Amino acid sequence: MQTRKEELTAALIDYLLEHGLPELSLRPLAAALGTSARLLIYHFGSKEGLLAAAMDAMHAHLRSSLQALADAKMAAAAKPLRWFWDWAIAAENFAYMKLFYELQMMAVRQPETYGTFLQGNSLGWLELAKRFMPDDDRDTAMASLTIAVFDGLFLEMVATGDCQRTTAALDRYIELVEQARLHRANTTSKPRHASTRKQGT
Amino acid sequence: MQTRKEELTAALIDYLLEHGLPELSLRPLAAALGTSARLLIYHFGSKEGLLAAAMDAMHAHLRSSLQALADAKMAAAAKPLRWFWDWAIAAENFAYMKLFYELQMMAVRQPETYGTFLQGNSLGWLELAKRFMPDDDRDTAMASLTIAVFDGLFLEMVATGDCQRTTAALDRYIELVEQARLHRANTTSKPRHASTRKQGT
DNA sequence: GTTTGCATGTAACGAACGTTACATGTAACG
DNA sequence: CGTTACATGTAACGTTCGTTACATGCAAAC
Repeated sequence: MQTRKEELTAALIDYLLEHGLPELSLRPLAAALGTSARLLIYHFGSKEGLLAAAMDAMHAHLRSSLQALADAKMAAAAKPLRWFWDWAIAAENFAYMKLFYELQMMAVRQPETYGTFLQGNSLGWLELAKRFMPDDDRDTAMASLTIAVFDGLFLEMVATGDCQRTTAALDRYIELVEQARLHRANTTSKPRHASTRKQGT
Repeated sequence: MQTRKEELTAALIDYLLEHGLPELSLRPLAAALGTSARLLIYHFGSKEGLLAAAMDAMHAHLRSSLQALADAKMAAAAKPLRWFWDWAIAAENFAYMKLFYELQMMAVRQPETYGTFLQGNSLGWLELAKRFMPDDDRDTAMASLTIAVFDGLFLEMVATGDCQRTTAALDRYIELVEQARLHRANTTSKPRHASTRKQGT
């Protein structure tokens, strides 16, 4: 059992959550963790191995935390987007999500460096979103829009820290979607049409 | 007249648009521009001065290009968000916008390095958005949401390059907002701010 | 013709980078 | 006790970083 490596990984995650990926350097990191660059290479093999361990731990944390949320809330029947938002901006998840988005950004310009750490494709959200959407909104355009709303607001939250304004904007979006569904139910009995729809249900 | 410095700045911009900010290094840059690191420092004073010149040029380009768009489209009467989107994903602006968003990202983690180059606050879009929104939608939540939709879809466009899907999602958002306004007009006789409405979303 | 000032080339500086070689400690196991 | 395997410290490797010192070219100004 490599308790030392696991200890280091945990501390490494904390360091990354605070300092971010692009400015990561072995010696300052080692100093902060109370060890040496030598030991980091010893335990993780290389800087890339170190990043891989950190990204794995980040993904594991996000996956399990999100799964716990899904299990807890799946039974209920309203506003999954709002739960997801509340979960994402909660203190224990926010830094992880921030780091995750940072990874996505880095992967755009330096895919050979950071693309490795993107598990699955960035569209993993798409299927997740569709799974939680009401049937009559479960088309690609609506799912893409919903994800974009989440992404845009989350990044605005990251940039400004204005939780109140971003959350209010999200609620406005939810309100818009619900109004549209009600309006649709009142005026027509058929499910909606779409502009350029690849996949609807 | 420093034609040499201006030439270098133009070439520098092209290089930055392609390679991005975080991996910028003087020697590879100089090699690509057919000059030397020595000359870059000579002309721009320092790497920071070089970045400042580039960011100034980028801001100037975005500002003038956006102003041209506004002048051309202000007279018409529909869907400024859609114009803005088409403008942003147009070939001659896309890389600039991408670089601009990249700068915003970098500034979050390293404000002392990149925050300098953020002219004005990141909420500059907010006022711009409100200016173009119909009067009865001109509240902060709606403006924040609209910007988030734009940001989220643009970054999705950057990450995936899927112009069709992201544009369809934007159209869906516009449709949602218009439906909501129609619904509001039908159910209540008075809009929130009874005012002349000249533009759509 | 000499001086002045901008532009450029060569070479190096000191620092930081990821990584490695090598020796040493320590504790379990035979 | 001796071996073995993991853990750690010291020191350096070679490279790249931004930056600088110094010399030189070259055109205009005096």
